[in-house]
Amino acid sequence: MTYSEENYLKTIYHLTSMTEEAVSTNAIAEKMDTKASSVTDMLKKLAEKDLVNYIKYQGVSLTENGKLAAKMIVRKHRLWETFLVEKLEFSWDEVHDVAEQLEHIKSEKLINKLDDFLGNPTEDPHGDPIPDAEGRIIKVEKRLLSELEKNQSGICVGVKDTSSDFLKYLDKQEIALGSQIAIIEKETFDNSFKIRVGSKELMISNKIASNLYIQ
Amino acid sequence: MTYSEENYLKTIYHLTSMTEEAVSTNAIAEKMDTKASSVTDMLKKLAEKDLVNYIKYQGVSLTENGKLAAKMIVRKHRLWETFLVEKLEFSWDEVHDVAEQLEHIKSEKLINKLDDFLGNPTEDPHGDPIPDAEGRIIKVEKRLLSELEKNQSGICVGVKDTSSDFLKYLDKQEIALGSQIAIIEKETFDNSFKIRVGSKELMISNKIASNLYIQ
DNA sequence: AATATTTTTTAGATGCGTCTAAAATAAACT
DNA sequence: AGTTTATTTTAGACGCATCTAAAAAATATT
Repeated sequence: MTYSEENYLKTIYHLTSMTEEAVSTNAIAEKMDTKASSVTDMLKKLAEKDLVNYIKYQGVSLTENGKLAAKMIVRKHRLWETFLVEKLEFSWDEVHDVAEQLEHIKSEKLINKLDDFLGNPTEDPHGDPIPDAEGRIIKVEKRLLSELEKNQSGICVGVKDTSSDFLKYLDKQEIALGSQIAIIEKETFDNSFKIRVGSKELMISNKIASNLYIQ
Repeated sequence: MTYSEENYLKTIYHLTSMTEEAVSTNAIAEKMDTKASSVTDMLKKLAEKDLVNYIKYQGVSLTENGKLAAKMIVRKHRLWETFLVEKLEFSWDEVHDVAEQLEHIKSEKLINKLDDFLGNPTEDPHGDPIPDAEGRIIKVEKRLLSELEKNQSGICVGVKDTSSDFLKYLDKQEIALGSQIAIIEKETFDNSFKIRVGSKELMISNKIASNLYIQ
């Protein structure tokens, strides 16, 4: 499988993982910052290899083969991210670009040895689940902080948005995985929140609250 | 720099590192298992970027830019090999192919952090020197085992051939970096040797002796 | 339902790296 | 020196992944 095929597969996996529905050519093009025509070309190729179910004008979804292949790429990506943070002292906002490259290294032995070296982690530094060598994922039930009501609280277990900007913001506010977060006030006007993180209180917008997973 | 450009640069570096002379198109083609015409195309491209000195029909050598770039690739390759052996329990005959991929990962931070993580090693698992972040190489004076005379001895500090076959042979004979090796007898007929490794005696061909570095 | 708009696909072109076949140059040999 | 042989380069093609522009199909609008 080429580098490019892998990237398409991964994108389709992420776009379909929430909805379960077929995803549109345009959605893929937008996500990958490419043109719809390029996407169409690739979809034909992937369909040929039985990695996607593709019907002209009807969007695309992953076959079982495709799903497994995509999971293996996600597995690699998240294991490498874990390695970068845990062993090489990268911060969680710096790992994405490097992991994007590392995820394409082809060696089953490498990734399984890395998995062992890291102690077979089940989640990456952003709280996302790491598929095991068979593609199994341990699902943890988690909610968005924005779904909590006043006086409810929980522990931050993940982030939805993993952009560098967002992660840097969290670092600045000293919000990390494992942080205890309590809703002090919910502002009905703009749906912003007053929260307590550890011993500090702060205001966060609804957008922030909608990108933090709580357990 | 593309994946392919990096591979050419690395090959030219290795071919010129011994001789200091310009290297021929054919030599590169043979080493890379490709066609001379492909090499010519690439040499033009590399010359355009001031990475090689290339004169039609006269062979090619690295510019200072090219030499530094090549060293950085070699640095990455050897650091990754060290990582695989020291941290992920790969054996020294398994690391090459994976390191060939890993050496193309683009991130200065990654490679420098990896260097630190490994304790800034100066040599890889085959005894080859690892250039530092500025391209400096610590040269260790070493000789081929085949240059020793009867009753001389030394410590194995590296291998010239790093093929899987050769390394597996060494494992089988329990010859490793650090092994004490003494010449018991030199056979003038075929230039083979009777040697002692640790407490064991064995016969080795001249080809074997010509691929072991001793200090 | 007919038309306008949006989405998607096709057709054809480009850059990269590769190849084969043929031409040009260099080296080796009478 | 002239000829043969080997090496190297050029010319032209192909596969991959991408693009633009235009055509086709689906969706939305009136």
